[in-house]
Amino acid sequence: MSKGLPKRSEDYSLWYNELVKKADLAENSPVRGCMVIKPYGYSIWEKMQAQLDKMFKETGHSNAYFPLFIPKSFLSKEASHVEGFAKECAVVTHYRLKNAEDGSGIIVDPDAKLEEELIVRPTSETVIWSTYKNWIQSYRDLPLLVNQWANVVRWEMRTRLFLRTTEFLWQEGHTAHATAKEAMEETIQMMNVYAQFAEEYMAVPVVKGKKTENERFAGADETFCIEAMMQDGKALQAGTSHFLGQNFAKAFDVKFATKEGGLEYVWGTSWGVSTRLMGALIMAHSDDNGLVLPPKLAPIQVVIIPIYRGEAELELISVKAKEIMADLRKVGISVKYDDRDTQKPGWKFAEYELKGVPVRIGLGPRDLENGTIEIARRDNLTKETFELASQPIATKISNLLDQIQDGIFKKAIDFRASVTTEVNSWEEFKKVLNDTGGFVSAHWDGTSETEEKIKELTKATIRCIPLDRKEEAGTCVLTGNPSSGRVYFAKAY
RNA sequence: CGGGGUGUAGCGUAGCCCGGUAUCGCGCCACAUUUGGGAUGUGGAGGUCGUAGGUUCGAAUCCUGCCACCCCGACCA
Repeated sequence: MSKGLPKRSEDYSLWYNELVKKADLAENSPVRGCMVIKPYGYSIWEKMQAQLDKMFKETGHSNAYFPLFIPKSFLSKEASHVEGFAKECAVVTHYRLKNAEDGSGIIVDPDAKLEEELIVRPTSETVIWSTYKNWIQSYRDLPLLVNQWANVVRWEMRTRLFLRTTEFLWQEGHTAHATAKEAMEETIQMMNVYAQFAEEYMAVPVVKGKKTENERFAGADETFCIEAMMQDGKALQAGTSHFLGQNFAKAFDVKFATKEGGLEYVWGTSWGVSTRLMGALIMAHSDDNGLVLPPKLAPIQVVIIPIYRGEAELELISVKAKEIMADLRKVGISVKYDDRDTQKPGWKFAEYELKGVPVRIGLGPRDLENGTIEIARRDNLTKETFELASQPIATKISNLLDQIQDGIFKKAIDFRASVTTEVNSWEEFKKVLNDTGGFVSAHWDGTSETEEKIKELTKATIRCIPLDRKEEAGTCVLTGNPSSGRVYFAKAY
């Protein structure tokens, strides 16, 4: 049993916070709302980055880097964009400090005021589109497919490790196209890339859908998203992909000469996922013993723990352990051999459970004698004694890692199914939200007023209009007005 | 930013009402015995009691401001 980790059933958010800290993923920093991502947590993020980056490149995108600062005037060029972000911007007003005359310390030098304030980017559409103006003249320059890995700052009121921090890490793709059709295809393609990543790598099932007007990105014509379900029945927006129409092209005057000799505004998209995915990963799978990581993203996939008395025994075990380690590494499995003499085996078992290492191998004198090892799975906490002669260890472990990856994905799907409910009346709607939470699939009359009203009454928002929804005549769960299909409501992070 | 709560060693805490510089556990260091699910014993180190003022002979304790964190709202990836 893990020492001091609260139970999910008792206090879910406390459990989450403690888990993030105890598993060495991240901690609060001296800077308000900003976290320190610790090496173990960062190594998971790096694995996510590596895979996403690969997928972006496979779909034709290249990485670039744009400035951290955005001149204030840029931000105001797209009206709804500035409206959406104005309330959460960090602003640089000065460029120099000096010693206070009265010796009280360092102060901002009032003489070093910037002519134009700089905004610490909350997102980069504006700097990027001002740059694209110079990069795009002709249809030959299109499509322009760029991604950037960066940090951004949004001055949020309440922050939570990974889920909502003042500064966060993300990637933002910004593309420009000759036609609306092509831009829309790009928007949907990237949503699909995100969904594939979430399901195949994070083992987190997601609903692909379209945002309602209320929930749309500031400056977008359409926002597509992937929505995940957490173990406490709350939804988490895990990634968004925006069809920007010609909004930013118009705001920054980005036109291109068409093949036919005309001059047109380009069509844009932007899409992003952030360190929030870490939050999704943690909350989707972990249990009261700690983190449960999908093998495909686990920095350490297998840990080998020797059980021994005395130096001589350790040496014998180490020979075998290193053999196994070499076999596993040969097939690309990441293995750690923890032969530290400073902790006892039981301590290590608990530690690696807390950190979510998918497979643990125990190796002791008894095993040496019998030609066996003990294999323990993190996901379901079962153990088996494996005979080394029965099949190659690398085969055994790679199959097991695959099984675990599939297993936790299926478990997450089953869980989501168990908290996804179709409702047909307002009473039912309220009851389900209160009792089980989760996704509530219901008819909605399509108006923002109704959406706002429901949010006011229940705190649930429309997470998305699922792309795969079936056309079905019905009546709005609140107003009784006609509806042509169901949408997903949920309380959300 | 509104309402509520909490800040005492790396972590978790007692003491606060009723002022006299601090309790216990975990962790840490040393040594010994231990090692198949978070070992045990003995000894030891570690604190400007969140911070800045005020009251007082004397403040962790009383008063005021500020800061941070947690919970509930509003806002959001």
